[in-house]
Amino acid sequence: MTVNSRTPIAAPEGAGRRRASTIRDVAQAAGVSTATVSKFLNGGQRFTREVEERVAQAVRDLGYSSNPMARGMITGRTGNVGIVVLDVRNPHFTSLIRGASRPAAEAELNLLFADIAEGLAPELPTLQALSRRVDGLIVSARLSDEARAWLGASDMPVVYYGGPPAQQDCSSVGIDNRAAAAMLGRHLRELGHRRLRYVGFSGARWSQERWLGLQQAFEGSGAELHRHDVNEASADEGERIASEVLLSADAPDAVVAYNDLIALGLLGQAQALGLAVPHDVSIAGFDNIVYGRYTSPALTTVDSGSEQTGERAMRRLIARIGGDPAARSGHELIAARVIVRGSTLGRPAVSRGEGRTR
Amino acid sequence: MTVNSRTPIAAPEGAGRRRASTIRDVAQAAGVSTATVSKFLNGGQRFTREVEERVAQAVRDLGYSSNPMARGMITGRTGNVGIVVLDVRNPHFTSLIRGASRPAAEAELNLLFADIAEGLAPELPTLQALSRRVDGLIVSARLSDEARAWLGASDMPVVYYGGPPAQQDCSSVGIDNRAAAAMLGRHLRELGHRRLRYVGFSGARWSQERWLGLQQAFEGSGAELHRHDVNEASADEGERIASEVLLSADAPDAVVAYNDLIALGLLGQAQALGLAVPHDVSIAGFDNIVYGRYTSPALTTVDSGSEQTGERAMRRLIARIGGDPAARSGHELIAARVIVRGSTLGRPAVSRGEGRTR
DNA sequence: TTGTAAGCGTTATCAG
DNA sequence: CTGATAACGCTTACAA
Repeated sequence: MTVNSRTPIAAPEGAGRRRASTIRDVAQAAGVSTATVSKFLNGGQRFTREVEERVAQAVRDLGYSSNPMARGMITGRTGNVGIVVLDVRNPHFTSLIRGASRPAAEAELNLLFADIAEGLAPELPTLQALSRRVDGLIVSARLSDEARAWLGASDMPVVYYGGPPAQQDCSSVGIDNRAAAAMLGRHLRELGHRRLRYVGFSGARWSQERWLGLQQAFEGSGAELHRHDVNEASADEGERIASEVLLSADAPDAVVAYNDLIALGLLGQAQALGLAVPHDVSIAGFDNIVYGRYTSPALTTVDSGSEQTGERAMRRLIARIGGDPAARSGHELIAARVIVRGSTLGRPAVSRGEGRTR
Repeated sequence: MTVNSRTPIAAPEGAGRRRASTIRDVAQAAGVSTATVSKFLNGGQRFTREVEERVAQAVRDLGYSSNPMARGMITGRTGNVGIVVLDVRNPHFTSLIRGASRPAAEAELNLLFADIAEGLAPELPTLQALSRRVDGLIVSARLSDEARAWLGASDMPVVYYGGPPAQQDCSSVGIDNRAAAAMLGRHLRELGHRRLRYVGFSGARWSQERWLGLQQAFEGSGAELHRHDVNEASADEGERIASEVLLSADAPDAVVAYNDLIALGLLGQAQALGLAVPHDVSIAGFDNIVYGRYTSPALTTVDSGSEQTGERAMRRLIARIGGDPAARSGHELIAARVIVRGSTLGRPAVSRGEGRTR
């Protein structure tokens, strides 16, 4: 039945890898031209009932599906979108991926994933390799200047997540880190905290924003704010720095971490060091990773809308790929909110009379 | 400089998307043929110093990198490998991905990722779509029979993770679930537990294996073993079923969950219900997700070598893609080990004198 | 409504 | 050593 008229240059007939059937096989089986098959399959173009039936039948019989590479060569579309995260093991990023997955699947786009955590893969080369295989990219606004510059110069559709990348005309999705930190700061201020530590991660641009927000919340309160810094936004690092943060001469009554992973490490170690949380010290983080619910006390945090961020970013990217000019730039703000749990508690009133709403 | 001699059929000269430079541009700029450029770039073939220099220069000047789709069309390689997980948000799977990432990056393979969690994407269609875009696949041995059958019939290189898929000649990597559960069971038996509950997840084939291992460990101990089942291997489900498991008439003195997520939910809810863990009841899970360290008490679990599994699976797949016949089938066993933490504790000796090693 | 044929950017074959 | 040139499987003018 399915005989190729062209002499196949290397057709392992009986043995070996059976060649997947091509559009030509279908055309031949249906007794039509390849153009007809292609149009029937792609464009909504109609044909005589008989032709349509024969083609459909042939497609079914041969289990035909088009070769994405061949198709991509001429359409210029790969059918893939890339998503670059800074650490797959951070639940914040997995939620982001989860959020991006659904709209991608709906648009029949495949997810080409890359993790550029510490020693895993160099940022720029990874990006460059990816960009040849995707129609668009969702990347962290925390990418290096070098990487962002390169992306800006290319004409690859890109959506940044995490916040608006510094001074650049592009498309982005994320929370207002400063405002979010200020919200958390106000919560702590209302609780009566006055000796604060911020355990930042200067590897992340938002760390500075969050620090500023925190300071802002305590302006005029007479509170002391100190700052630490870890080398990696991980629980291990939170553990490592815990004693330095918690046991110093002027011990803090509240500690805010750059993210929940660090906070988790601090929380665990605080208890190991004999401190009662939140009685001796309040601890809070950022991102609202689900595991913050399972510590005791449960972790107070700021929900940064990880999953929603992923979803919005993907929708934006899809619009952008589709040529929607509105999606070319602009920041889409995701609403953050403080999630108060057991790890933060009021101090025995030090100086009252400063009722702040919320 | 870079002028095309062929009349470009649709070359948006000044405005619009600038066309990425092709091998033809390079050849022209270097004054050689495309074949020469290709051989210089791919095969280790040598040329006169002059030619090599001119080509290298042209490549640099034009920032040329080959079009993966065009290349793929003729080599038959996509340069991608697919990895299919059952839920990105489960740290077990993210560790698996992390483990697979490094060898993939080393082999310059991109990771095409798919999450087939509950309502996200239908299994078989996802697999079929993926398989046209990858050179090989790493998938869960928990895929449906239908999906596994389809994969078996295709000639796609596949490595299964999680354990050997039922009755099939294929390549796989994972722990021995029965033996691992038996190890955990022996730990609990030695602690003196005699009223056990297993919270399984019948959606996973290993759940049954683990149940059998548990039973095996308690053979002849006179212990009572009961079994529950959740609809999803998640912390939420663990919480939901907690009261049913923990508050029944003959309350258990130890509960083993199918995985750590369920265990986390059980642990949290147990405490909410006023039970002291491990004093009133011991709780243990599977997978050794990192967040089990941050609960209090910390969670006893079985390390299933998630990251190592991912790494070994990827190495196997790469070998398999490279045509290594040894990698075509066979199971690679990953060693599991019990991680004893605070959530399991000995009962006040009920019936002693059964010293079991380890 | 259908078919013909020209490419898309590579690599591989085979001459020179 | 180097260069023509024929594929790879598909879409899309352009014809019929």
